[in-house]
Amino acid sequence: MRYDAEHKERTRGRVLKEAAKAIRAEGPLRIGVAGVMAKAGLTHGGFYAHFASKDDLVVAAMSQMFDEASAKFDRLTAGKPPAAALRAYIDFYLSRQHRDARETGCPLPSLSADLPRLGVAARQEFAAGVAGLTARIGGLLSALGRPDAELLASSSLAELVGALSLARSVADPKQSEVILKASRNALKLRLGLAESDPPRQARRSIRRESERTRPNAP
Amino acid sequence: MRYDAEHKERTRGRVLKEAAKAIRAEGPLRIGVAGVMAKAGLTHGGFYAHFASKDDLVVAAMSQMFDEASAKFDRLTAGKPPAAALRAYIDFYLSRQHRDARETGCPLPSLSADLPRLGVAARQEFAAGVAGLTARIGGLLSALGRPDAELLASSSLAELVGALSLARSVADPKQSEVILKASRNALKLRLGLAESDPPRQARRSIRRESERTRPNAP
DNA sequence: TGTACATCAGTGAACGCGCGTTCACTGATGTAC
DNA sequence: TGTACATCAGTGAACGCGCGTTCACTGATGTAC
Repeated sequence: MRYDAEHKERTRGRVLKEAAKAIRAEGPLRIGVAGVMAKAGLTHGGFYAHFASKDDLVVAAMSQMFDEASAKFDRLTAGKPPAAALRAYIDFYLSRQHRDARETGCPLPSLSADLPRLGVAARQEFAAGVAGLTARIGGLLSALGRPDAELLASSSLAELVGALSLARSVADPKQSEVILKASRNALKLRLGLAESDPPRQARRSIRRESERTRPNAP
Repeated sequence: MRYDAEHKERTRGRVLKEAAKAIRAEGPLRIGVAGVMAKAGLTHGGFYAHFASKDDLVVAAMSQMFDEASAKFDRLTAGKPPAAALRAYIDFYLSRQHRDARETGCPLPSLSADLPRLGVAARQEFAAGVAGLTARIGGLLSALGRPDAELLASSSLAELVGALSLARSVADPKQSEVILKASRNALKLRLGLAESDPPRQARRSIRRESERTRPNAP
């Protein structure tokens, strides 16, 4: 090897990371090989030393995105009692920040519309991602003692994904906020996490208290 | 006028209808002017007698789709008491048929991922469509006496859209069915429409009975 | 230690294709006389 | 009623651009002696 053993691997990783961002921001159809390579500091010709085709890149990048999404979930929920963990994830998922950060956000809303038209490999990768997130949410729900945890998790994930998609698509910022807030409230309510979004200035203390008094909190 | 007065208008309508189908099936990026015109029985050159650009077509086709979606809603719910109407819409929306009929289905799941990247005009059209459907669902919910009808409608629409998107994207048919069923059940439950999906052979009689005994039924 | 050689990640020009858009033209049909 | 003319929806060739992919080449670096 002319370069050290990990050199090519590191380059591939850089390309994948840029692709994962670009695909979420622009969609798998709108991104270009040349653009992604340029972002990784390379020229387009070298692309085929790392990937067999653009489709191959998309599939590999999806795996990358779901790894990031899982890591995000774990970071947000680690060390929290299940109710607080779920609340944290819902608040993150349906936040203005997440809505406006397509590049680094959850891959599900970004990809769901284009995926039915992509290949089987991409859809399997996606299916694994959906299953993974559902299981994570389901785990927290059964820790809360919900017997219907798995189905409720699927339903909750659907609402998260749908609400974020709609909030991102709508032209009017007010309408977008309403969509996010409606689903934040509805989800917390139906998962037994809170009565509703508390008023802004009271939020912090109420949350602290509800965590202290919640039965499953340690 | 060399052709009768409505001739051009009818042609435009035909193109729009084909565009509305193609866009939902393939996405606004994947469709081509030539393909749509061919489906309408024309050659691509004539396109610019009807539309200023491809983007213009997409916006106009979106309006067409939402008209179709509203008509569908009205057809499914007309003459039914609110609970039965909502149940009918949920069952339609989260059915295998709807999942597999992207061409003629609801535009929200098909377009949500691509829309943030389209122009303002398209997003305003979309926003109007979202508001329209939310209002229709909200109307039924407040007829059921829910004080939080509008917010609950937004939340429900989010779950419908998200569940259909995920069910369409996933590779495994079993997993897809589970996603649809989980949200059908969860939605009916939280909207107070039924306990859960009844077993197949009992469904018809149970539904009849629950309609008879439901307070808002005539 | 120093020099010649081999390797291969990355370069950049080129190809071919599809697609949005333009435009000169056609020919079916309504109108004027 | 019949004929010449005017209109304009629709045709189809052509253009230009972007993009995925190919390929001959480069040059930095590790290895052999």
